[in-house]
Amino acid sequence: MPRPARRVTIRDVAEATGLSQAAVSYAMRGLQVSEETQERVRRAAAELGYEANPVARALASGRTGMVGVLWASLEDLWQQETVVALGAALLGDDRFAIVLDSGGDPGHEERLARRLVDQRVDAMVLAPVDPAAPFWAEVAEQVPLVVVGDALAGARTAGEVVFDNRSGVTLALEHLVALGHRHIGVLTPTRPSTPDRPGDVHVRAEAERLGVRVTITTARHGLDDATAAAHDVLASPRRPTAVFCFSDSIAHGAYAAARDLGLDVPRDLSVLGYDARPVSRLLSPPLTTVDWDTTAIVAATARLVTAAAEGAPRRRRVVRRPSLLEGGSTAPPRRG
Amino acid sequence: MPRPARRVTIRDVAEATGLSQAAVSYAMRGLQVSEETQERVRRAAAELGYEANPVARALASGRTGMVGVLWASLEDLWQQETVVALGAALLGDDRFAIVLDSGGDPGHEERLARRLVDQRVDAMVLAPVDPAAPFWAEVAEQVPLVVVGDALAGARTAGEVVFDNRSGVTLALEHLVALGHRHIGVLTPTRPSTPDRPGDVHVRAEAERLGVRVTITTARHGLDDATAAAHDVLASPRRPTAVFCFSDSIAHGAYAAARDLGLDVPRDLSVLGYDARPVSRLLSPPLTTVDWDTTAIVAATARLVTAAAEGAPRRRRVVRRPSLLEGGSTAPPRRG
DNA sequence: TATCTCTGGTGAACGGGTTCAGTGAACCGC
DNA sequence: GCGGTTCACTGAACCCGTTCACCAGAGATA
Repeated sequence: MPRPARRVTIRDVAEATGLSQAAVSYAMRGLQVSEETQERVRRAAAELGYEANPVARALASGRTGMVGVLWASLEDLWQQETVVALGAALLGDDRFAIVLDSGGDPGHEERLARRLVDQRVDAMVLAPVDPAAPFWAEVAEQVPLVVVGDALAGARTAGEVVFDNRSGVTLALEHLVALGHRHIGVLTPTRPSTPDRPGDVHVRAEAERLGVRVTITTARHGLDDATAAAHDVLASPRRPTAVFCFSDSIAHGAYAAARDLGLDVPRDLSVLGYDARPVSRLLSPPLTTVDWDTTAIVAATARLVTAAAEGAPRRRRVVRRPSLLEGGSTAPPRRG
Repeated sequence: MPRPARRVTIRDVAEATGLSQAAVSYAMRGLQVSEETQERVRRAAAELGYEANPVARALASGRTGMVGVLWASLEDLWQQETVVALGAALLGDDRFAIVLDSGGDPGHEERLARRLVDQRVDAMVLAPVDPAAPFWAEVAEQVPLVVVGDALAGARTAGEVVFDNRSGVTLALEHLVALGHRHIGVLTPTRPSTPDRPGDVHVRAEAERLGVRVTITTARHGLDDATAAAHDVLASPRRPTAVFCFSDSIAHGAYAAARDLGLDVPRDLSVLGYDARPVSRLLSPPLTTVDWDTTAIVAATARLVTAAAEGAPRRRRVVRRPSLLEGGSTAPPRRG
């Protein structure tokens, strides 16, 4: 197909202006040379249609202008929204994002992280499946890391946007306990095979503190998978009176399962979500969910990652707290 | 922060094996040199931890391995899903995607398209706001283009995945007309200021053919915006008895507006969506919507764009047809 | 034996910027 | 009038692969 004619290079501009390549390079970036030379160069560049080749620039300067974004699972509507917003914010800082997701698989997560390192991204943003994995330390030595969600266990990061999941879990469980629930199903993307992942830890600790029984089940965010997982929980002979879902996407699955089983929400089953999605307000009843200020989180993340990519020395940490957005999907359990 | 020690380069491997750089370069790609030399080089590379620098490779070879993905609006849930799936599919072909969205703004669309060209992507995939814009011809000369949705007007593309929007519109309008609707509101992201955009054309043509009145209103995909647009339509004194929304996301806004105004769906208002989203099945009533085989569309697109990026000569065209997924959000209009 | 064709490999020229060390001129103070 | 700065700019090395032109030696052919 295309493969067009030769492109205009910096040599062409140098020749056209009678300056050295170096002078043109500096002028294009507003460095070193005098104002009038800058102006002269810019005019010539515009006339010739010159635009620096980002590949050559990356090779010479060692900075690609790319940021890697590695999320746990883009099946989740909230994660989808954040990567989209983050990509837009980074573009505003003249950076392109490479967005990847590990589909909740820690092994894949490692492969992808290393691949981004190989790709020479200037920085990486992570909402990792497994913040405790040992390879993060190694990755962090090669590229500045900004973490969103739970902090990494053993790696020196360039920035952290911690949403306080402990607070989120507390908020959720206290709400359900206050309504009178004593057995709560928890549907979470965290795999129970590695019990030390943060989400689980918070849940177990809070459940113990509050003196309630929890049954933790793994669920993926996709609607069909989440529905199946919820079916498993609700089909149990000693069914919990409430389910706390670690994403609104999973909560959607709980709604679907409840409908399939003829259970009324919230009369027969309370459902609680996480990461309020707009569409969850349209369900009947609207979903009660744990809400974060997504806009602020994305903005803070973009700031940190831009700083990190530019090699900012100091490490920044931002903590966000959640609030409970009441819908109508939770109620006291039925006597029975 | 990081900035690690010098990386292993091809020179190091050449030195370690006693071969020339060229031989190593060939060997790493399985070209030219003998089997045993390839093996020797690979072993040395693995030992030293050598991995070719993609930036240098891109500069030398002229191919970056990047694909630009430029979508009309990632506020839309369907578009979100497709970019995520497309990114994953491209990764399987060893390519990274740079995903951008123009937010429905044709001017922005042009800027972003040119920026991707400057970035030296090997190919671009588009679901454009304005397929008739003249700059596409120019862009198509610089980089192979694959179009998803409606075909470009005046540009030579390397591939097309056409969903037959004409069929989709026909399906939708015929369904509503068969139920007895004679005045249909249409909520579409296409801006009415440029009446010649494909979506509009289909709608007007079909409406005329079927002898029904349509009122076309612009709506964005975001829930709040879509709700506001639907309010405008439904607040009108001569309110349509049905609304056809050009995305499920917009249809969600119609549900919200109907609820705000105390209108029952489908008794007082029929709502029809587009691009079936799983979550739409959870609404009450489940949304009736025009369904595409998204998986097949994404797979076909990935194939075409990979071929295009590799400079495949022949132009491929894939056409997809929609089907109607009945939910329960449409019914005959009330006598009145 | 002389010539030709492969095979497997080498050397060096790219690709297109950035950046560092250095240079000539103008300007400074005394 | 002279050493010391500063300013504006130059030359060349460098980033790290890819690829093209070329070559030595082995084996085939005449």
